[in-house]
Parts: sequence; C-alpha cells; structure tokens
Amino acid sequence: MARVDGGAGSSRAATLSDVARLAGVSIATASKAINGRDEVAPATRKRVLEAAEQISFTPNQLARSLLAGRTGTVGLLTSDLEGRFVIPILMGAEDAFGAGQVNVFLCDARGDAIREQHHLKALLNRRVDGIIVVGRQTDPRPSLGQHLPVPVVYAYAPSDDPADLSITPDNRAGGRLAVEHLISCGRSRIGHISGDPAYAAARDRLLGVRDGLQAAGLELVGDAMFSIWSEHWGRDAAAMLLTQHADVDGIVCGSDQIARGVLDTLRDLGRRVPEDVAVIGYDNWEILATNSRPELTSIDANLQQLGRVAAKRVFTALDDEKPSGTEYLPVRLVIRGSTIARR
Amino acid sequence: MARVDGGAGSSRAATLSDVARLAGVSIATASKAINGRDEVAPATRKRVLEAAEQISFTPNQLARSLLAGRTGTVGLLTSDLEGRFVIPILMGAEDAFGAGQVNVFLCDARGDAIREQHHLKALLNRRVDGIIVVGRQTDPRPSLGQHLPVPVVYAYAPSDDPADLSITPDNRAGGRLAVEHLISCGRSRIGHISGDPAYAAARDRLLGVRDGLQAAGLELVGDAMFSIWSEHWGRDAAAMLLTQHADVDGIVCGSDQIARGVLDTLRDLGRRVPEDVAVIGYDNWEILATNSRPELTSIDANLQQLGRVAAKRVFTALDDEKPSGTEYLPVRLVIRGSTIARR
DNA sequence: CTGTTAGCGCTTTCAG
DNA sequence: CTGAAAGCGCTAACAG
Repeated sequence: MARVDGGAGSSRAATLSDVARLAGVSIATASKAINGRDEVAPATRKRVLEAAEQISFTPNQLARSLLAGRTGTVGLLTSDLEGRFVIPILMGAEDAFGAGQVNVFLCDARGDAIREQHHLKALLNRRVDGIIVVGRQTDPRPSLGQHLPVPVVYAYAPSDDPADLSITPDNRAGGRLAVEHLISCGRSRIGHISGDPAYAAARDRLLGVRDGLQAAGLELVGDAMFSIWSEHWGRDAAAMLLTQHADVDGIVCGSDQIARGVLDTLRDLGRRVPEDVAVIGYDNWEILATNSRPELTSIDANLQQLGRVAAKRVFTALDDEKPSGTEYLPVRLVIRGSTIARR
Repeated sequence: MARVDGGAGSSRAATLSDVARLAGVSIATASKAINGRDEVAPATRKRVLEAAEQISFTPNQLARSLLAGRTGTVGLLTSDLEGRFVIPILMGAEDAFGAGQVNVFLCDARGDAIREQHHLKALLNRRVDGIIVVGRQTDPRPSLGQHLPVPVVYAYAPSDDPADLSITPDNRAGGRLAVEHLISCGRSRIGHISGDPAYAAARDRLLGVRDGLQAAGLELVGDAMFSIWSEHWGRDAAAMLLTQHADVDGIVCGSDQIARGVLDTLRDLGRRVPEDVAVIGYDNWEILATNSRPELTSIDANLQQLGRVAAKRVFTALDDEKPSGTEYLPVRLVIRGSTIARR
C-alpha cells in the first residue's frame, strides 16, 4: 500500500539519526549540539544545526519524556460545561508554566463521576506531571483520593478532603468588598438578592455582606433573598424587595445575572441607577456586566490568577513537600456605572 | 537526596517488568496478557492481571506511542479567548473520538501569530495525530501551511487556502432560516440589525436574509444596519429603525446580544414582543437567550456537531486521502417566546 | 503457549 | 571534543 504523502516531501518525520547522518557525526554528538550543551566544537554544532534545519528536524518529545520521566504536560479535569471558569484558569496555567514549556490536556467530565474516572486514568496513562481539577461551584467536591502518583490541585471548587490542596476565591471577602463599596458610595439601606442557597458561594457571600454591614453598624434591609441564579429571579426579587422596602438605596447581588434582572426592574419602576439605588453584581462576567444599562459594577474572582497559582502549586508540589488545605484568593472590585454615575 | 513520597506507597510508577516479575512471567507475556491478546493461557492471564492490579500498574502511553507512531492526542489551537466556540467544539471532538481514546491539548494563542507558531511547534513536537484550528470569527484566517506532517482541520474560522479543509457554519442558510421563520409567523415588514460589517458572519447572514425575503417576494424594511456586536448598538439601532419605519413587525438580529438590546428598546417604546414585533437572535447563546423578556428565538450553529465533524475529518485524513475545501454545516432554529407567544 | 530479541527516538554516562 | 553503548517502557516478530 502506497503511503499517501502530505506533499511535504519526507514521508516520515526526521529523526536525530537522520540529522547525525547528514551532518556526519554520531547521534550522541548531534543530540548535544541540538540541546546546546557546551561539550561540542562550534564548527560541529553549526554543521548539526544546519542539517537539522535542512530536514526540518523536530525532537520527538515522547522519546525525551520517556527518558526524562517528566512530560511537561498537565491535565485540566473539569466539569465546567460553559467554560466560563475553566478558560481563564487554563490561560493562567499556560502563563505560569511559561510559554510553550508545558501543554495542557483539557478533559470535560460533564459532571459525570464515571467519565471523570475515565479521564483521570487516561491522564495518568499519558504521564501528565500534574492535574488541576476545576469545578464550577465553590462547594467542596469529592477528592480524587490521596493515592495518585502526581500532584493534584483543586481550583475554584475545593476538595472535600483537607489533605488535598485547594485554591478557591474568597467569596466571603467578596461579599464584604461589595457592601463596603456601596457604603462608601453613601448607601445605608442595603438589600441582598442572591441565587441558590444550596451553593456555598451564595452563603459565603452573604456572610461577607453581613461582615461589612456589621462593621459599619448597619443591618441588612429585609431578609437576604435566595432562589436561583437567573435574571428572571433578579427581576422578581427586586420587585418584591422594592415593594416591601421602598427606601432601599443599595443592592448587593449574588451574580451578574441577578444584577441584570434587578436593573431591569428598577428601570421598570422608574428608579434611577445609581442615583436612587446602587447595584453591584458578582463574577464580572464581561458580556453581562458591560452591556447593561448602566454598566454593572461587579466583583471579579481573578480566575486567571487562580489558574496561575494552581499551576504554580502543581509545580512546587513536584519538587518540594506537598502543601495542603484550602487557599483563599483575594477578589477584586470592578467599578462601573451601576454604583457611581458617569460624569 | 530522599525522594519525598506522596504517601501512596510505591515511590515510582509500576512498570510492565514489575508486573512480569511479580507474576513470574516474561515481559512479553505480561504485555500480551494485559492487552487481551489471545495467545495467552487463561491461568497465566489471570495471574498477570492480578499482579497488575496489586501494584496498580498502568501502561505508559508514552512508550506505547513511541512504538506505535500514533499518540492518540489531538491539538486544539484556538484564539477564542472567551471559550464560547471552543468549548462545544472540544466536547464534540471528545465525543467523536470516543470516550478516553483520544485526549485533546488545548492551546490558546490569544490572537497572537507568534504564540500560535510556538504552540504549533510544541504540538508537533509532542507528536499529536492531528490539529484542529478554532477561530472566533467565520472570516478566513491564515493557513498554517501545507507542509505539516499531520492533518489539520479548520473549525469555525475557515482557512484562506482552499487546499486546506475547513468546517464552518452556514451563516447564509442561517440568515435565510431566520427570515423564513419570521415570515411563517406572519411577518412581512422585516428589518435587519447586525454587527460589525467587517465580519463575514454579518455579511453572510445578510445575504441569507435577502435570499429569504426575495423568495417570499418581500423586501427589507429600511437598510440593513451595521455597527458593532453589542447590546448598546442593538438598543440604539432599534430606536432608529422604529423611528423611521414604525410599521416594522419583525427584526432579524445579527447576534443574541444585539437582539437583547432590541428587546430593551421595544419594551421602552411600548411595543409588545412578539405580538407587535417579532425578534430573532443569532448564536443561541443560552445565557442571553433564555434570560430575556421574552426569551429569545435564535439560530444555533450546532457547534458541538461542528466539533464532531472536525474531529472525524482529522481521523479520516489520517487514513485516507485528505479532502479539502470548505464544508458548510447546517444551522438550527431554536424557537422561544420572542417570535411565538407562550400560551 | 511462552520467552528471547530487537527497536521506537532520544539522552546520558563513560571511554577514547 | 566525539562516539559507542546502555536504557527509558513497551510491543512485535520469531523461535522454542
């Protein structure tokens, strides 16, 4: 059977021995020349590099990895269907590892434990140097266990086993930051509309909101309102809140989606934002935050930095002792027109 | 230097020779037993498998790949920062390849050609079996060239070289589908508000809209309106359109974002949707389409299927002759409340 | 049925 | 400075 050739010329990728033959040196010398070892005569190196160039030799990483015992690959195991969290984390990881030094296998388990095990096994078979597990909630998730041959770091969703290392955004600090911002904008009648109370994110953010209020000697206006993470709920909840507490002048929302809904209702009711009521969202999901009327102030979880940190931890765990516990990363306030009017 | 052990027990991953020794057979026999070859006595196989289980042996894919010349990995090279297109495509690819058979390296070039070359080289060094290039627009993008040792398929953004194989959604058909749906809803005064005219997507969808109108003997109300892909523009454009053509009863939007803006303005002006004006979006971006008032009918590009097809093409290109040209994939209408009122 | 041998492509001692 | 040889972990002939 004739090998169909891509038209590139060589029917097979060039190997080091091809280079060596062409340069008239041994394989060992070719290897040293190409890897920039200094035990090679300059003239020889030049000859080897030219030969390599000529047949467009690229070193086979598989062979290198097999020998080195390290592959320079990391597995990113996720259940984040939307990619909302996983993409910035992936980018942060790429950054931390340094351009092109490390490549990332992205596996989507789709919330299925079986599939997750499947992917985990595949990653281990491919001898990844480490694994980052990315969840889509900040609720603790089942640990992959302690008996894995490579370091594992849990990002966004922490592991339920304190023996694991987890990196997660500090939602409580975020809630506090949000309310402090409203207070600094001169608000004192502050309500809180959030999402599904089954989420740790919802509960933690509320704790932070209460922290901030208490520190200022304030109390929440009405009860914290929970239901689901949607614009629809944001609209309905805002209507309820405004009916019962017409004097509200600030609303901390549990997500940008909810905040968008809240903005809709405020507009329907003729309340000006931010003059009458200031609104702050959570997540800083650009597509939502920058397109609303007015644009939405929000809390950003610094996911890209989270990815960087997770990646760094994977690497330090390769060398040093493995740290454990949950690390809470600071969040960031992004101010837009929903809390401070444009001039 | 003492090797810090994760606590798992063995300080080194078990190899086939460990298994063979424990089972009291040769390495070759162990290999055959584990790979389910039938030239092994049942008793021997049992012994080997138990030994493997006992020391939790997992075959080293690197070694296998080195020998086989195929790695069972594919590179996904993207510039889709948001992950909006790349994630469904990744999922489709995983599906097509079969669970766990193939793993995907995801590389984000961030729109930088240098970084793209860097990643490309890294992928080739790792001996991926194929590459899928995912763009974030449907405009043709520069080809990676014909001189690559592995098959390359361009997904979403086609290559500018017809010698490459590209898979892209059929935007023209989508525009037509959208307008046909409005017509079938009884609309005849139809306007079009789209995004950046520098995008092929904007132009192609308009062509489709005109196709559909012409087939029904209709003409576009006013000029097609172009600017940018944002809600803000959608709001402004709708206001302009309604001012100049108060009798519009249907609006085809170039994106869901624009459609969201259009809905806002219609509500502000007191027009009922869909009774007075029916609105259809494009992309079926769930977060936008399912949270609007009313929910948004939209055109879905079937990105997951696009990923499946791209993956399949990579594989067939491995064996057979490599096809080329641009393949347009059908799109799908998703009907919600913005064109047909809920009962 | 089982074991021996060779070798995938590369790096690394260690003699010359 | 250069090259021969060993070997990373595995599979594929081929004898036995």
